[in-house]
Amino acid sequence: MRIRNKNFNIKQIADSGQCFRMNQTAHNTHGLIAFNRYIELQQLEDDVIEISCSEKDYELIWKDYFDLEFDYGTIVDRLIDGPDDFLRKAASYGSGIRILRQDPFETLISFIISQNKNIPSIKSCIERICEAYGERQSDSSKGVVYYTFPKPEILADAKKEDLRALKLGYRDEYIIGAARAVASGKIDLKALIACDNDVAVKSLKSLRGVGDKVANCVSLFGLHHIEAFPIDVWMKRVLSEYYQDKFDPTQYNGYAGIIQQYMFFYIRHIHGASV
DNA sequence: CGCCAGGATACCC
DNA sequence: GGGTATCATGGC
Repeated sequence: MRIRNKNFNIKQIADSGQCFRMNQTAHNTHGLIAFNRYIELQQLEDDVIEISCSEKDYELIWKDYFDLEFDYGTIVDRLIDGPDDFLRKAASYGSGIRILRQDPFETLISFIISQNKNIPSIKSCIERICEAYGERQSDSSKGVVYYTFPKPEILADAKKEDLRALKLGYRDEYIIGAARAVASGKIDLKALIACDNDVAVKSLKSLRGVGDKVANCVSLFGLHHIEAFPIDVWMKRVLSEYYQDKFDPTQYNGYAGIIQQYMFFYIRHIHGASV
């Protein structure tokens, strides 16, 4: 079905580092695996996107997943007209980015894997985990075979050596521990959606292998706490080179995470980082 | 060979 | 509290 919406750029979202299973399949077209489904998205115009899904699935899943009822335009316009030189350029460059509402467990495991890795490497690790522990699906109409992201109970029973064989490195026991905490109910990710960001971050950091940065990514991309402000090596670069380490995220009260995504996307572009 | 990647942890002072 | 070595892996 065809969607018309502003500030909705598929390629920018796919390359924004918040999701790892959204990849270009053809000109102006990306495939996405999420919530046990596979869809393709084609950017027909700046504000027209063709999504290969039913109207029901759009209303039930994808409208929410892509945060399509939130007004990003006002934020972008305000930044472009604002006094912050770096953010003026960053918001202009990444004006089609939206903060996704991804599955919390998939986001947690994905960002545990992400530590000390580059994005292509994170993607291949996640695909290997899905092939080994997810469910095989085939979409005959699109001629695609894909694997769902494994459920917590499955990863909770994974063996350390088996994960190590998937080239996850020392993160193997972090993944098993986090999966067990979720499967047993020791940590309730859905409940954290309703909590404040700082409560969610603190709770996530109780897991081994989850520090400040990963917790903020999970809070932002998996729990949709848009005030979360993850600081990775790229963001450190921005904050020191352009703000002399004096940037105050609370000045963007409640939506610093969106500001962070414009910064992250733009600094990587400046340095010619690969997706 | 060395350095880096959407880092976290243990251990030092 | 702040600094640092170490962790496993791939790409350049």
